[in-house]
Formats: sequence, C-alpha cells, structure tokens
Amino acid sequence: MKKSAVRERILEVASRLFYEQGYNLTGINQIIEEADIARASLYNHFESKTHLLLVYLKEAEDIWFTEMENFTASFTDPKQKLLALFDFRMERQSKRSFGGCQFIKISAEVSRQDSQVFDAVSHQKNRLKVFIVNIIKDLPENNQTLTHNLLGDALFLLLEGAAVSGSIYKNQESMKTAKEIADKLI
Amino acid sequence: MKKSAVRERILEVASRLFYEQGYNLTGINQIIEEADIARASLYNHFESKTHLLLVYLKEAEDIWFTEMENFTASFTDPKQKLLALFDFRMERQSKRSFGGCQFIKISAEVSRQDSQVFDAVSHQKNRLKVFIVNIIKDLPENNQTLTHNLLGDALFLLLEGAAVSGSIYKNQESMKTAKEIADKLI
DNA sequence: AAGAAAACAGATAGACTTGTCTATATATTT
DNA sequence: AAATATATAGACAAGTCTATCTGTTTTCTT
Repeated sequence: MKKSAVRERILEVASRLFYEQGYNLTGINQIIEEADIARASLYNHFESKTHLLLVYLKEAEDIWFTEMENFTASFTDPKQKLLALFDFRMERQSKRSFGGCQFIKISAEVSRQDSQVFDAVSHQKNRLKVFIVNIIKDLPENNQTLTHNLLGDALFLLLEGAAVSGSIYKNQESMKTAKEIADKLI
Repeated sequence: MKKSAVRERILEVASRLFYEQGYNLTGINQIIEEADIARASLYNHFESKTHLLLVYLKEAEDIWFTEMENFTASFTDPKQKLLALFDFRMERQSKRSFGGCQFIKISAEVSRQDSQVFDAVSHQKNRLKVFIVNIIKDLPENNQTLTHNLLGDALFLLLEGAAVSGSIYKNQESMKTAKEIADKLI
C-alpha cells in the first residue's frame, strides 16, 4: 500500500514553513493553501496541528541522521570523522540560510510544559551524543587535555553553541571556530 | 520627573510573560489584564507590541549584565572569574526553571528578517564575548592547549551550548559539565 | 463495472489577535 | 484654582486562528 501523496505534501510544506517562519507563525490555512489540499484532508491525516508538529519532529530526526551519516560515512579516521560533523553543520547552516537548528528552534517556541516536544528534541540530541561517543571510542586514549568522557561532551556543546551562535550572527564563523577548537582538543 | 509606574508595570509583566510563555503566545490582552492597566495606556507608552519587545530586550540586557557583574565581582583571579560565569548561568537556569536564555529564545521566535531583534540579541552576545576576552587578557599565556583567542571563543561557545542544552534537558548537568571542561582548558 | 476509500470545496463556529477610538476620571504642574 | 497630562473603561474594526461539518467528486480496489 503506497503512502498518500497528500500526506507527504502536507509534511513537506509544514516542515518548510515551521522552519522558515516558525511553528506559531504558521497557520493551518497557509499549510493547506501551499500544499494545495483540502482542509478536511489535513485533519484526516493529522488529528491536530500539535500532532502534525510531532510527526514533523520525528521525521526530521530521521532525515537529519541519514544526511549526517551519509556526509561523514567516507571518513574512517575517528578524528577526521568527528571534524566532519562540524563541516556537516556548516553546510547545513548555509543551505538553510542560518535559520538555526530546527529542533532547538521548536523547543524555544512551545510552552515549557509541552513534554512531548521536549522529549522529541532531547531524543535527537541524545542520539547525536551517542554518535559522537561511539567514534571517540576508536580514538587512542593518550595525553590529551580531556578524558574521552569530557571530550564527547565538549564536542557536543561546541556544536550546539556554534549552531545557535551561527543563527544569531547569520554566518559560519562560529562553526568554523568551533571546528578549530575541536581540532586542538581531539 | 519620575518614570511612570504604569510603564514599569507593563515592562515587568511583559518581561515575565514573554519569557514564560513566549512572545508569540503572549497577547496584548493578557499583558494589560495582568498589569492591571488600561489598553490605551499601553499604546501610550509603546507604539506597538513589536516596540514593546525591543524595549524589553534592551532592558533585559542591562539587567543581565548588572547581575552577572555583581555575581562575578568578588573574584579577582582571572580563572576563577571565568569559572564563576558558569556558576552564574547555572544559578539563573534553576531560578528560571530551565526556560533557557531569554535572548536566544526570542531570536528563535521571530521572523528571520526581523533585523532589529537579531541586532539586539547579537549585541548582548557580543558584550558577553568582550567581557570574557578582557578577563582572559589577565591570564598568563603559557603552555595551554588553546591560544587566548581560541580560549575566548571556546568558553563562549561552551556557555551558549550548555545554556541551550540545559533548556532542553531541564537540568544543570550540561552547565556543570561545561564548567568542568572550561576548568581543564583555562 | 460496483463499492469503498480518499480527496475535494466551502460554510461555519467560537475564540482570539492587534490596534484605534471615544469619553470620562484622576493626577500633576503652573 | 485652572490647565495640562496621564490614567481609566470599554466598544469596535478587521482580521486571524484551529477545528468541525456537510455534501460532492475523484481515485483506488476488488
């Protein structure tokens, strides 16, 4: 059974608008208009706007990791693979015109009590942490400044800090600098 | 001439609501009700909701730096002063129930073209960077992993990364870890 | 080709949004 | 005390929002 083209079109448009304009500034009316579908079709596939947001976050996570793993797949040396993470995010930043991390963005827009959204966002962040830690395992534990444990956290925090900083300054400088720092730490 | 108490009450309530609920989810009606003022009074002091936001950001920056400088004032040793920055943000995080950095939050909520907001936010971030760099100048340039230049960026990115990470996980772990990393780098 | 599933258009509810306006009352200043 | 400035309440415009509903048409499956 093939997935509905309508459903895909809704998600496609919603993803774009949620990111470009923000979740709260994007109305159902705009989504149905740009996706060129009927209002009832949207509510047939998604029980509410909130539910559409959660599906978007779930799908966005899968796409994010697929692209990230593709991007870093060619690197076998652990250090180079870790540094490629910074390049991946740099590429994404300019591709998406420095709109910032889509997951952080959403978490800043919803009510603090919206645990479903925060669960979805922290799920993505945890998965990234695990990815980093697993590569670090292949690194020789030597005379580095930081233990493997702290190095993992440091790289994660540098990535996140540079992502948010880049979205404020609207340039790649933060991520480039973060990579430079990472290069010294690994 | 004394400043209007009404104006102060508006800013007080708006600041709280913009942070607690988000800018877009806070309506003019709620502000005037909770501040217990007349609708016309709000529009007498602020020409629009957007203008109120900009005044809020400006005021928030001043308050932020006053509190931060007070918090770190007692430390004379440069390294200790830098580490105190992490403690300051940790204290703020729990005081504000892990709602995240107020400036980052707003920048994630407004349209990307809203340059006035992004200018206000980057102004605050630049000021923090300058503060960090000035302390680093008092540090002996020795056999550290990072140059003074990179160290400044690293500390800034760690702070920002831990701030956003803390707001997602709703705990102090990220900031605590960031401080630990900073301790090894300085 | 017949029946079921999914899409369509569009009206509607009901609550909310920002901002303007009028008219009245209370402070403050000269 | 008179004049000015600032506050008040509340109606109103013109539009937005999410969600539901009815009824029709298209598409898919058997």
